[in-house]
Amino acid sequence: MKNSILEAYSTEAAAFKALGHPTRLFIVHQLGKRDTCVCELTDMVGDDVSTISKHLSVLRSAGIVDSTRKGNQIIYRLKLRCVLNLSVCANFKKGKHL
Amino acid sequence: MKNSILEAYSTEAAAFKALGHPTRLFIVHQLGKRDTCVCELTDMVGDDVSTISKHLSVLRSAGIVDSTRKGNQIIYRLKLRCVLNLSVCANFKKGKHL
DNA sequence: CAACTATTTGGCTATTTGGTAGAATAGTAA
DNA sequence: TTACTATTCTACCAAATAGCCAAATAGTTG
Repeated sequence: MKNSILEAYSTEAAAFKALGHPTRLFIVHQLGKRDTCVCELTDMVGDDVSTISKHLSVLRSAGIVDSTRKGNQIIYRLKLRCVLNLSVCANFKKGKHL
Repeated sequence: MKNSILEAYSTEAAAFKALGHPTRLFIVHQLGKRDTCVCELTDMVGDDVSTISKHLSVLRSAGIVDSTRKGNQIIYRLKLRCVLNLSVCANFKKGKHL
């Protein structure tokens, strides 16, 4: 029984898990506006570059973002754009429980 | 800059984080069908009762479920029902990218 | 009361995560 | 080539997580 639960929900759970960090959620929303390089995301967040790079690799592993090289910098793109819709529901703390 | 990111996204991220585990995601979907006691959830999942109880407390802390006592058992309820809509998007691995 | 059931909590271990610093890699430009 | 910039990768550490067992708690029933 437990195995079938893992089969059915592990992929979906992995996507939620990847979104389950404030920095990564910010990155997703920023990429929702426009494709952005690592350096710019680093400036906006204020963490170490290596930390941002790790967060990006988590998002990439979950299939949420992908990237292309442009000159000497890597441009990240929101591949799974539907995750932007999820934020509507998650505003529940502001009194918008659906 | 980083502080404002945490302010804006930490609550939302916490909700995603709570959903970011296969067992908890299963529990959420089960509670979406009907209110369920811990014992029944434990039978369905197959983990130790204490493990299920801890998953439930994670979901409760995130504001996703709540509970009431009925006799000697605790009935859990899906409080934040809008999370059920999130699964539509998260089916992306089955080729339904929105 | 004692015995029983259901659930939570505390303790423990193993694993994962988030963060940093520094080395390694890839491209640009002199 | 060398120097430079941008990014990733490799330890490494502290903290958090997941799992189980056992003890504690809450209610029911005899």
